[in-house]
Amino acid sequence: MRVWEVGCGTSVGVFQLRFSSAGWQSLSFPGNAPAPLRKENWPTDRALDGLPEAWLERARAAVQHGVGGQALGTLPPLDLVGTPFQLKVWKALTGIPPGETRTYGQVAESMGQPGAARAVGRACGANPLPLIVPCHRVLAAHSGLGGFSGGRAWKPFLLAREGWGGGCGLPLFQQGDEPDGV
DNA sequence: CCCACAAGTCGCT
DNA sequence: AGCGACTTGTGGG
Repeated sequence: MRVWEVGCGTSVGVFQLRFSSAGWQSLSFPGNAPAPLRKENWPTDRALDGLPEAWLERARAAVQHGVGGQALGTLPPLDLVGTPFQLKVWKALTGIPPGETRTYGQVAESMGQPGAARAVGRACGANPLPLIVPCHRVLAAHSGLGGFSGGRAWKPFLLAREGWGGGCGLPLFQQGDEPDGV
C-alpha cells in the first residue's frame, strides 16, 4: 500500500497530510504556534504521482476552510485506522455541528456507554485527523477544555473561528488573535 | 492475565 | 480551585 506525505499551507502555518492508496489517513498541525504563511509552504507536486488529484484538492480545501471556521466541503475518502472503539468515537464526533460543543461524558453517553468518558478522551487523543474529525468540539465537563493533539492553544482558536459562543465562561480568542503555544 | 496509564467526572473540603 | 476515588479502553509486561 503506497503512502504520500503532502504539505498544506494555510494562513496559520503548514499542515502535513498523509494519504494511503485507500484514502486520507492523518493530519498533523504546524506546531503549537501557527507560523506566518510563506510561498514556499506549498510543496511541489513532484512526488505525488499516483495520488488522485481530487483527493489532494479536496483535502487541502478542507484544511484551509476548517482553519477559517468554514464548512469543510466534500471530503476525500478517509482511511482511518484504529480500534473498533476509537472508530466508534471518531464517527460520533463527526455528528457534532460546527460551533457546537459536547463534553467527553456526553459523547460517551451518546454511544450508549455512559461512564466511558475517560476512554473517549483517550480515543480523541489518538484521533489521526484533528480538525476534520472535530475533536476540538469536545470539552471536559468539570475542568474547562481538555487537551488537543496539536497543542491546546488550537482548541479555543478553532472554536472561536466557528463562531462558538463559549458557553463555559472561558477566555475566547478574537478574530486576528492567534494561539502562541502554552 | 495483571498493571499502569489518560484530552474524565463526581463529591468533598 | 484543589484533592481523591472511581470510571473505561488501551498498551506493555
